[in-house]
Amino acid sequence: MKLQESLEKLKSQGYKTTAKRKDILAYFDGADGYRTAKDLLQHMEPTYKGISFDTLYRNLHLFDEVGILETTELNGEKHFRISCTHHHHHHFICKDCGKTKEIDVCPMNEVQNSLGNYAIEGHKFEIYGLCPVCQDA
Amino acid sequence: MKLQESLEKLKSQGYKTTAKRKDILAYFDGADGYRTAKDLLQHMEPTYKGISFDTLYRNLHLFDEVGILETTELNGEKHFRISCTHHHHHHFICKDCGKTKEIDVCPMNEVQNSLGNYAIEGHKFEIYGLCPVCQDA
DNA sequence: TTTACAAATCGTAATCATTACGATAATATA
DNA sequence: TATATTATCGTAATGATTACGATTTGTAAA
Repeated sequence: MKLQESLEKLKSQGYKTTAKRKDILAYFDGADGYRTAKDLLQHMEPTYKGISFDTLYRNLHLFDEVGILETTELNGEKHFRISCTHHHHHHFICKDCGKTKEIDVCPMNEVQNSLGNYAIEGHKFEIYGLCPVCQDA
Repeated sequence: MKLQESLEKLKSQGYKTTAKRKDILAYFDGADGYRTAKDLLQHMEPTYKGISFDTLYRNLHLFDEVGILETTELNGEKHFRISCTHHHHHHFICKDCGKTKEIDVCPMNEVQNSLGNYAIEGHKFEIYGLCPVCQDA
């Protein structure tokens, strides 16, 4: 999802467009991977001195609900990234830099059979490791 | 892994067998699913008044290292279950009762190709929902 | 453009899970 | 049974996340 698209999505649902929100979304738009609330704070601090965690978390969760961001949990910390809207897929996640790579394999089709009377509500398939860049470093 | 087996594993690596450890392992042996540290505390409290979180977490992590328990993170809380030793597989996890069901599908074989120069260190494939019992309740 | 109201933010404190520490107790083995 | 090692207790610290009243800001209608 692109920056402009997500701003419109916000507006269309009655949420206000503030400078902070634009910057938050621009940050994730340029990140191409998972980032934590702390990462975001460090990015915002210089521009907005004294910005509070409340503001960041409130917006992160709002964006998550609206579908602009998606989240996962790594090492006890929530991580956020721009939502992938085009088609269903999963991610390789670099544990050093948080960058992600799309994985188009999804095992859910094969699984349905073996879970006849179970109510499936969601699934998670993630691969962890080091991306080529971080292997060299 | 069965209770007896895990006790022997502990002993063989030089760790002591205490009454608390036996009870912790018996608890997970009978659970057949994921449980949190808090669940465990509630189970232990009546028998061992004043048992501390330090003791529980220390043991949980010890068991994890030794390979008696395996862990996953759900809703910001670590969850533990008896380790499955027979063969590689994944789990359906009931979000109400924590019970698990084995899923023998693993997508990693198909994935290797598309991640040529990525260093894969681990993966997670979990399915969430309600088990038949919890659907009725 | 101004007004008015809902939404957003600040500053800070509370909460929750988890980890850490010094002192004491329990276990296993020679 | 003695002794060294490991486990536990009681409690406090940490780190991520959430909550709250007061204040500010953005938006859409007048």
